[in-house]
Amino acid sequence: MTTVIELSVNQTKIVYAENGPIYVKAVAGSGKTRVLTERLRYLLTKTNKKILALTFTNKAGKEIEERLTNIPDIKNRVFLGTFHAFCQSILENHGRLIGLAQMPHIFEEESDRLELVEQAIRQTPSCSAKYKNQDIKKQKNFRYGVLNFISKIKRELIADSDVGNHTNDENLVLIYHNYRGLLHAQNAIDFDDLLKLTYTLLVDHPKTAALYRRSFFAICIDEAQDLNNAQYQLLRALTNGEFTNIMMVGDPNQSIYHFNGSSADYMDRHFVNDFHPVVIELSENYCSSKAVLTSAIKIIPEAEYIAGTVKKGIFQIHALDNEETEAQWVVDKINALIALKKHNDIEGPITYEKIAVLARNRYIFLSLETQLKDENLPFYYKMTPGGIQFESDLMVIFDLALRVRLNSQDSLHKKRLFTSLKIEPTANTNLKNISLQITNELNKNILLLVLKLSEDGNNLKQLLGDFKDNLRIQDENEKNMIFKDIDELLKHWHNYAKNTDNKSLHQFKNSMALGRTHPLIHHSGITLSTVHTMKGQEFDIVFVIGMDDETFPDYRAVRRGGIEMTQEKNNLYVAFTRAKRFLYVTWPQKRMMPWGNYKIRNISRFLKIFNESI
DNA sequence: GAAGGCCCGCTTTTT
DNA sequence: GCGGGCCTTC
Repeated sequence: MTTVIELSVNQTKIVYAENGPIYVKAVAGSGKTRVLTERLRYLLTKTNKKILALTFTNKAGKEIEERLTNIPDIKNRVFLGTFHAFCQSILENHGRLIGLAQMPHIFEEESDRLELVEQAIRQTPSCSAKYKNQDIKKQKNFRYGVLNFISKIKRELIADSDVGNHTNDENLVLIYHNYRGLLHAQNAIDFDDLLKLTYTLLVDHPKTAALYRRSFFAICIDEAQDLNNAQYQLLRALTNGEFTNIMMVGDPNQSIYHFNGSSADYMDRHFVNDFHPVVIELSENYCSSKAVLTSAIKIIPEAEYIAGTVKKGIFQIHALDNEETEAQWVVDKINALIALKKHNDIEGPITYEKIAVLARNRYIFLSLETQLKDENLPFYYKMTPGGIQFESDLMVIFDLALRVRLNSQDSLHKKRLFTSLKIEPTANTNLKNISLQITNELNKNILLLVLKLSEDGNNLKQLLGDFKDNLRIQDENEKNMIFKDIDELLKHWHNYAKNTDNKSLHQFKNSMALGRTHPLIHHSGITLSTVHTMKGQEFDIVFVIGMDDETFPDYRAVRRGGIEMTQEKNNLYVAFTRAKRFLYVTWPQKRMMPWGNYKIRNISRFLKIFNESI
């Protein structure tokens, strides 16, 4: 058990503050998660009502959940989850008010949405011909552009009838409506719809909003610098000027989701202007060693804080020849640290679990992953939330079949299912008929399994267990992949089932889509993660790799400049402040580019200030 | 208007 | 490293 540290004066002020709007401006490492959980704990002693605690990542939610486990009946007393999860719950319970006969299915995969965009483009006569004649790259760029436009329109909560007033491009408007139609026809929604539909529901049905308002004693929002327009307006619709017991906790310097429409302004400006909160600053960092703190302050000098720890710590920057040697250096360093077993700066033994390796984006980890595997070091890749990425073809078929089974209108995944099964697509056919056409024994069996599943999923575990027992495949590799996939799925099911009273496979799929079922917290080994998914989490030992310029900051941000570069800098600041004690930064002097040759790299422009000191 | 030369851009990040 | 787009030149 970790030792309980006394709350500071400011922390105490926040935890026991009177009801009413509070804005906690908290620097990294100031113990804001602890303050938030203690605040929740205190509030629960004052009321029998529920508390709404909103986070932006499931990970952050889990972190809070873990700290509150000793409160009886906590599950029923606090709604703890992401904005999207909260919306899912509202739509499940009241969606019929806005014409949702049943809860739509969430299309979470970007590739799925891009395919719908493609279909929408082809349905738009005024641009389909031009689109078809373009080369593949241009088509792809166009699809991304359209998807961005659609997402932005929805985030801005623009009514369908009003889309035309937000672009001069008539084609975009047509595609927007076709995309919307395609989702609707498949009884599906995307992430943005979750927020937008819930917003509409709360605005058009004030009684429902009032119902929710009355059921909550307080609302707490963590990482509030990540709020976007849709989320903030949703909050306003919910509170409606009547509910003021809101606490926001955030740090403008950690705003890194601009690409998703987020801005610290919703917390810093709008919340302040609309709710007139008491503002309390937490500027003492209790968490990071001096070495880590001084380096973080060099990244963002405005992020003034007071060092709260006496630990000296380590901060180093290393240039390596290329990404292979960089990965090798990291592996060697990890081995050395583990061999060291103990260090005065670190509480308890040095274990793999205390180590995290961070980078700007996912592909940076390729070399490291290979080498960790070769050296047999345990590691855990913090997956981008969402459903499982099945490795085996068979379980991909399972997933598609399940989607089709649960949503007969889902023509997108039905088409994919036909492709995966290598059979001719036929209209108006159901899963049962498809299964009759299959000759491949294995595929047939998995389809029959999906057909046998009960709506509530209660036989999922049994059926998949039996399936594993009876699986006869020569290819050991294939077999292992299938086993791994099934076990992974069952883990997700377990996480879903333990928190749900009225289970359904449909709800399970949607919860998976929102990343709510991830086995996030209890994992073993070294954590590999992008900075974005590491928000709010800290490790004793942190490596930040791939710190060459135009990788971090990303070359597109360099080109576009402005807010995007600020976000890159914030992102690095977040990366640095994930370290409690040791921080090792590495960069390759040359890097293999996607087209297969090396390109000479420079050190990240953000690190040039460290030239002399290291 | 055809040929040749030069430049640009390639894989984000999450719910 | 390579294809596409855009420019220059005859």
